[in-house]
Amino acid sequence: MRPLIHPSVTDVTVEGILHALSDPVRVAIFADIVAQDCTQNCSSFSHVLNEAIPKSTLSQHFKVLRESGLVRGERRGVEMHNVSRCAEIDQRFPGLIGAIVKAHEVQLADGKRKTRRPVR
Amino acid sequence: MRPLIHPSVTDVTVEGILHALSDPVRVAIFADIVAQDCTQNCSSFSHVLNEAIPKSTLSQHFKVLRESGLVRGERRGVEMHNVSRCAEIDQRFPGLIGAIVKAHEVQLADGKRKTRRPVR
DNA sequence: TCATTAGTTCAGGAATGATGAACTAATAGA
DNA sequence: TCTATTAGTTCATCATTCCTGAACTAATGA
Repeated sequence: MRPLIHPSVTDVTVEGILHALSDPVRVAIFADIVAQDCTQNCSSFSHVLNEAIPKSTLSQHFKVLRESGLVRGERRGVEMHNVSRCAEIDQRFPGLIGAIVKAHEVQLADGKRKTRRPVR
Repeated sequence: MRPLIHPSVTDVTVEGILHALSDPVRVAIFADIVAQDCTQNCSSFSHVLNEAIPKSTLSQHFKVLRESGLVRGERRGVEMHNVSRCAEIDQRFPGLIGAIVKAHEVQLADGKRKTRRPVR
């Protein structure tokens, strides 16, 4: 198995972050990781937004989050634990993550659906 | 030709906005529309980021910006003019657009490339 | 050593995205 | 009123990306 990839903060791109968080499942996961500041393993997200997520899919989602620089994954025995890299990113792009997470909360509170695009 | 679609602010989703702005060409266009607060027609963007964009592609990009709620398009004679909907969106998701546009500026200043994902 | 648990990788089919060619819509000039 | 021009859209096709089951790896415990 190849080692996990974590870009340095300077290689993090806005586009990468926005793309990573433009998926309803991934924002939900990320928001959760940010909220609970203790690390989380992957399987704790096997149900997100009242939907079962296959573990291969979950694995890809985490890969996107890691490689966009949003999250750091660390193997702890059998499990993988994930920590947000908010602090680092916030230095480079002040307020970005905060605004996105907050907007996501607003949307959840409004009871909006989980599709990426608006209703046609 | 079918009429342009503009979602009401309440139908705008965070995911939709992030998706729309996760494309280097679209953020560049949007940042420009926001910066110059006068309306802009589409063809003024036929060259973005030192690259020629085919007009069908450009048309699709504007469609994405419109349907995500970021921009309002209005036909003025032969041309189409585009205005940002920042004010509206800012009421629902305070600070979101501002943080994204600002982050984009930081990245431009750092001379980062225009790919969506980080370098592997 | 074998079983279990957690996650990754791969391969395919499904869904999205890009773009040339053909189209529509508005206007200006003859 | 035609015809030409300019601006943008739509469609069809191909390319890329995304999702997911199946097979795999890696760490641990019995």
